[in-house]
Amino acid sequence: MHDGATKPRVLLVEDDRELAGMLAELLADEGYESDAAHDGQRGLHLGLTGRYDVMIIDRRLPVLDGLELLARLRARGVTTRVLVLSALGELADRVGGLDAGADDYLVKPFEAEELLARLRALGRRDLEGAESLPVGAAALDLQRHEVVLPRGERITLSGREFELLRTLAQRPKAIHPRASLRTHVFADSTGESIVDTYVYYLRRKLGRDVVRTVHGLGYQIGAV
Amino acid sequence: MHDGATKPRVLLVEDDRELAGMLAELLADEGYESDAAHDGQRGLHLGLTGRYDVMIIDRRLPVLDGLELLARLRARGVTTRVLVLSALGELADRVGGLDAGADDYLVKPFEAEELLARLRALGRRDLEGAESLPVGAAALDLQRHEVVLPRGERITLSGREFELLRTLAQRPKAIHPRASLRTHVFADSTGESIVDTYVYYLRRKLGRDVVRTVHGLGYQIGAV
DNA sequence: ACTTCCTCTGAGCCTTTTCTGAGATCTCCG
DNA sequence: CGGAGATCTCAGAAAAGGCTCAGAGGAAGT
Repeated sequence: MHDGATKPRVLLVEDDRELAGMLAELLADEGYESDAAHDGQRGLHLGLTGRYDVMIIDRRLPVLDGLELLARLRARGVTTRVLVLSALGELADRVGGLDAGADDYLVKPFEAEELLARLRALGRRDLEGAESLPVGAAALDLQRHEVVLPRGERITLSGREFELLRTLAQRPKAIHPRASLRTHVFADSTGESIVDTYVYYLRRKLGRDVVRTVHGLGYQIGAV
Repeated sequence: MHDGATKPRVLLVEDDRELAGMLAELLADEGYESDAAHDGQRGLHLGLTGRYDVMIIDRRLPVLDGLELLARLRARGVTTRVLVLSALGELADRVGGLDAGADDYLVKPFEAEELLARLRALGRRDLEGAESLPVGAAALDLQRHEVVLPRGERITLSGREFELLRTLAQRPKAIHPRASLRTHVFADSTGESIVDTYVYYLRRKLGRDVVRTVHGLGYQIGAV
């Protein structure tokens, strides 16, 4: 997700406009770039199509409840870290929220500082300014858009090739469905086979084994 | 890390022996395997040499303070998720703990259920949702549609093969009638013998013993 | 304007999966 | 033991999914 060059991106789903506005301001001050949704439906759409480093989701939302939204995102393969905000602070609520797939659960009213600290904790792995990602035996240089082979040889990738490989490398061993790669790396209007073509380009440059096809499911790197 | 076939491993660093004992018991009941350390020095040693899926570290520790322990682990490249436990619950303490590298911060006294839920949330991040169902001595990886044999070998299943095995694995030891499998896994219009064929495919890939035939009734896995 | 590289499309070919059906084999029970 | 019905095995056709690549159009540099 976050590559160190751009601001970390946050999706904020909160129906209380006043609170949402305050949070957006707070996030902006801290150097985040945020998109806001005021109901679950809109949150789902943004969550599925946008690229975010972390999401803040209010539990009580119009149209589509926060936990339901979370469940749908998870069901569609979205693994972005999610912090759930809620006025419901009972033990069962907290446990239920976490088990629904939230990575953290913060009860309202909360202190801005704690929210920010928890966001930092959630984003840390991605934000940690990693300069390169492992890709099998090779490494992907995030600054130079190059793959460094074990022997030291460098292969330059084009923009799309790089975005695709980075997306795959961000979650090695995970299976990335074509549809998800297509919306994350390419424009929505592109043809169905664009991902295939770029996988083909990567394989031609880097060798057939870098990207594994999982028939009917998607692509994967770093498999055992 | 944790591969789904074995128990997740937890390092518990807590000087209060009574609490440590209770937690160890709680963790064992939940299916974790835990090592315990009662001071920071010992925790550092275990943390550096052992392989853990998650660590629980008390903030106030003899010999080496919890946050100092955490800092040293991080400095040595240990990226394991850490949950910090602390009696210090002030905002500044929580923020300080999280910013010291903790992935979560839970204030004492806490409820066992919440600790467990937060542990699950932490574990989930690295598991990348590597949920699996037991299939005899092997496991069915629900994300990758693969069967993981005890020795670690992975066998990929086609879509129908996977659906059939998952249906069987969802209720091990139950006898699944052909008709029910046929309607659950295949289209209604398929021929009568489609289930037999796919059972045959599974046996060919995984060995004759994975699926047992109960003559006249149906199929069954996980029998004694 | 020319060159070069990048992006995207789409068509044809190849591979895997799904399903059918038919013969071989097994199991149960009279 | 023998036969009816159940189950197993497997080859091959059809469909779905994936791969390869040539070429058109566009962007960026010279």
